[in-house]
Amino acid sequence: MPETRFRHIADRLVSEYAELPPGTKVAGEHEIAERFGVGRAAARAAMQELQRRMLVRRIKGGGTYTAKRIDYMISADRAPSWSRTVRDAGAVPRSVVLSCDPLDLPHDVAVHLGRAPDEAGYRLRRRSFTDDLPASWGDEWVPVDVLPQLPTAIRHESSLHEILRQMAGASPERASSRASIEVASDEVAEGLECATGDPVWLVESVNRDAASGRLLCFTRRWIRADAMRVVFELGGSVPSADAPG
Amino acid sequence: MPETRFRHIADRLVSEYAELPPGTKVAGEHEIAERFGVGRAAARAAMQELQRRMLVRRIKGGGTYTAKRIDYMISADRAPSWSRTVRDAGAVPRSVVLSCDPLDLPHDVAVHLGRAPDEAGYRLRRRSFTDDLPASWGDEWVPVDVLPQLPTAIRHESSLHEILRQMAGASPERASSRASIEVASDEVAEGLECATGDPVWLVESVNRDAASGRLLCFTRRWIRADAMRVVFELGGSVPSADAPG
DNA sequence: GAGTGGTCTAGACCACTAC
DNA sequence: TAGTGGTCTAGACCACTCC
Repeated sequence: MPETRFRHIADRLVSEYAELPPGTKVAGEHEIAERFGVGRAAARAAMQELQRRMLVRRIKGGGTYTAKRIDYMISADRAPSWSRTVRDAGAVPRSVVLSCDPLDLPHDVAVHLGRAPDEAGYRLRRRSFTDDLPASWGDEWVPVDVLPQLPTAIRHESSLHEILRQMAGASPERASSRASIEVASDEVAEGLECATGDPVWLVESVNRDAASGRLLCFTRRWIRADAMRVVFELGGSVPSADAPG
Repeated sequence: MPETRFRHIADRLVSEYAELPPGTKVAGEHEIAERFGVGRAAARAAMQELQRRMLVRRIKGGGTYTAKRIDYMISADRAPSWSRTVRDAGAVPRSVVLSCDPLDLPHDVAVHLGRAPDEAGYRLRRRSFTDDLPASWGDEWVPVDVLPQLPTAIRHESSLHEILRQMAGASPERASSRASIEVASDEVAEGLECATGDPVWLVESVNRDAASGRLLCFTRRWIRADAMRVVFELGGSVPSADAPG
């Protein structure tokens, strides 16, 4: 293990920042360079190391802040709801509707929902936050006949899960889901307010009504890897080490 | 979108490298700096951008080479076998046994396997390759009574999946599995021959015999994110856009 | 306007790899 | 031994955010 300057600085800062609550503003590059008596390149390398380890969030012109990753659990027996999932992890969820347009279902979406291409649907585009930090961005596709009143309903209740329960009388559950790590394109980076090329999750899910099996919606959502630690569980929850049985 | 120098260089190189077969050696930092008439910092930023996008692999003192990510599919209906999974993705798998020691099952492993702590087991530690590039590293835990002859068998056949089939008469399948993205510790980085702090997958799985349901082994495996694009599927394969039906 | 992170120059030395 | 990527200095200008 090389004993480089920036690595030494990074390790120091890791232990210092570990005791700070998430969201605390910390020293900037210039200050770190001065404090440790190094050039800005070394100080910058140290800060970028912390960012790579997802321990801080850096905002151009704004500063550097301690960060916390939230667990986003995906499994067959958990509700397919952003609010529920985030709340279960101990954070505060929030969603903002960017658009809700009537559009024909694209080919790939129609396939996922077992519909004919060009059937009428709604594309609900939202940005979601954990503790008021942007964490997720993406589309929800709902066939019009599943929920004709979606555009008006979404103005009063931001949880699609709740709307489906209350207005469509459905109990949404995951029919299938697929997750992978990708690299943020320009469009995704803009939606997530991160940099192009940052690591992001792509989660695609099809939800159905638990009682009837009817397919309800298709979700294509990007999630910032520095905001959420997506954990995908197959075949029931794997018991964790500190919760035996 | 900012029109920075390094971004312009990176975009140029992306389109140039796209036509090269994986593993091709490409120009180094110094050469890029000269070619585009920029300082080394700009050239370096461009190369690091390509590395972040997982398009190249860089080896200290060795050079920069074009890279390719292999799909590693995990779902209930796929065989829990490294060789099979890699071969299915069109690459050549290889595994090297680092150690195979008789050890008491640690607490957490015993819990996963439904055993009492401190029962006798084997810890099989291996490094695995795709197209001769290090891609995975981790442990397989097998209770001794499942496969007493494992240490000798693994000397002749590198696939644990095959050994379980042939010598234990079992048909291994995934009982449960759990995947997340983590940041490489020093130990993991050494096992994967990557840098500390690089993004890596952690995949933990419990495998059972399809016929009897008997739990066979527990796997804790780290996978380089730049080598494999892990895709996790829940509730059956989600049909892809170009394979409707 | 002050401070921040992002970009960039023109050098330098080093450890490492390949030959 | 030549070339590579990794680290580092001591400056600089910029766009951006916060106040």
